Amino acid sequence: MIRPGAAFMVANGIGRGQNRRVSLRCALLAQLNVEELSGYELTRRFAGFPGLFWQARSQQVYPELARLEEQGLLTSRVVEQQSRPDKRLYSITDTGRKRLGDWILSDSPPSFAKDDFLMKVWSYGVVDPASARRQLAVHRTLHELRLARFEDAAREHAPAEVSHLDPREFGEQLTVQAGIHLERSLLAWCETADEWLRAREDATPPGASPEERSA
Amino acid sequence: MIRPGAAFMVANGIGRGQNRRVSLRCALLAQLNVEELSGYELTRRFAGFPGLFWQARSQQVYPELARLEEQGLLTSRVVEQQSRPDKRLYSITDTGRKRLGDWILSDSPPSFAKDDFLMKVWSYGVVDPASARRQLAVHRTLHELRLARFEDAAREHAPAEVSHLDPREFGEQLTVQAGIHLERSLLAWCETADEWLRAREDATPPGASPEERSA
DNA sequence: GACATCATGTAAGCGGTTACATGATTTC
DNA sequence: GAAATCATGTAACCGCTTACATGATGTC
Repeated sequence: MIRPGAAFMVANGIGRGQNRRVSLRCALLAQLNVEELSGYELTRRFAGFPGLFWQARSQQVYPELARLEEQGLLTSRVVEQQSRPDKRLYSITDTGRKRLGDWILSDSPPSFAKDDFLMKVWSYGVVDPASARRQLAVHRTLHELRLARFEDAAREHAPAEVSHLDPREFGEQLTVQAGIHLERSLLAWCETADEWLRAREDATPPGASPEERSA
Repeated sequence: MIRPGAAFMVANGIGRGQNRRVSLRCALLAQLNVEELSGYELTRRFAGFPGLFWQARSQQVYPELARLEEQGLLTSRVVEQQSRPDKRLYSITDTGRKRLGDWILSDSPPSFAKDDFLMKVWSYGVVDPASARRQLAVHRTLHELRLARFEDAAREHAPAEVSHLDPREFGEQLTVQAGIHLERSLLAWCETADEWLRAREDATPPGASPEERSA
């Protein structure tokens, strides 16, 4: 029996089918497609590289690498080191490369559906404007930091020569550009938001309660 | 014993402590702070309202509402309807309003850490540029649709009068503005990405393999 | 000796998705 | 009578986080 109902859920692109473990798996394959890496190094990149729009901690990375090897998408070898603990380097197999290629060109609706901070902003009408402005200022500096990191990563690449970048840097620079666009737009929004709050601050008597009730 | 190690994880703002069930809970409180609503209506809004930067399905909403009532942050009453099934309307309590106020002004580092599509773009150097451009075109139309919905929601609100908006609309319009800024920046990025790919297309022999290996 | 980096995990629990279930009413 | 909306859930599972564990090597 086919179940009816709730067509509005389907109509608006909700982040459905986003995962199914696919994305982490492919984020790992994508990086190992370029070079041989250890779980530790992959974790480090997830944590620190701007332009890598995914993240995972070591507790997730190591088991996933093992699973990918078991499935034949990766192979690994142990490298013995002096002055450091030994490590296991993973590299992609032909099967893995095939899987990666399929994934890259598969459908993927845009994300950005959930945002803690913007959910708070949604209630900025019912809190003290001055407090909101203070929170907004902190938020802006965090975005400024992010923008600076993206711009650092973009430096030394004249846009005229992008077609001659090697495969790895080409994609990386594209995502860095996305980061720059995003951060700049959010900083611009911070400006207008601050203006709106300032106007509201002026319109509200200074002694008003920090928690106004809804009209 | 204090555990050392991995300071780089802490240095770069990783989406830690983002949840702890707090955000869904407060997204519900925020909406019930404005008006009395049913679980069904809340679910509908999560699915369809631009400017509401959170989402949850009915399966998550109903149990969470029950939990919030149990904790005294909400109360509910059953409304009998003819021509429709009865429904339960929830409203916020003073305790709930207090909790909400605390949450709104609490810290929240920016999100946007994971993105399926941009993770694919990261590998755009190793796939056929023409295929990538096709995927990008689809992606762009989705963002155009989103932008249109945000702009619809923003219409009829002259920016000059924002300070006189009622509390609910003030916050909502702020988030709608954020959506507009975001979507426009992503559309602008799509333009440059398409240019980069076109340049790469011209630089690559047309008969090249759809899956180039990394140099 | 305290702390940091390098390197690799296990176990429990939470937030969220997928699949499934129920039933009344309205519209074509 | 088929399909859609309105209305409210339960059960299983997955992805991810939190907490914890281990141990070698290098640095102040």
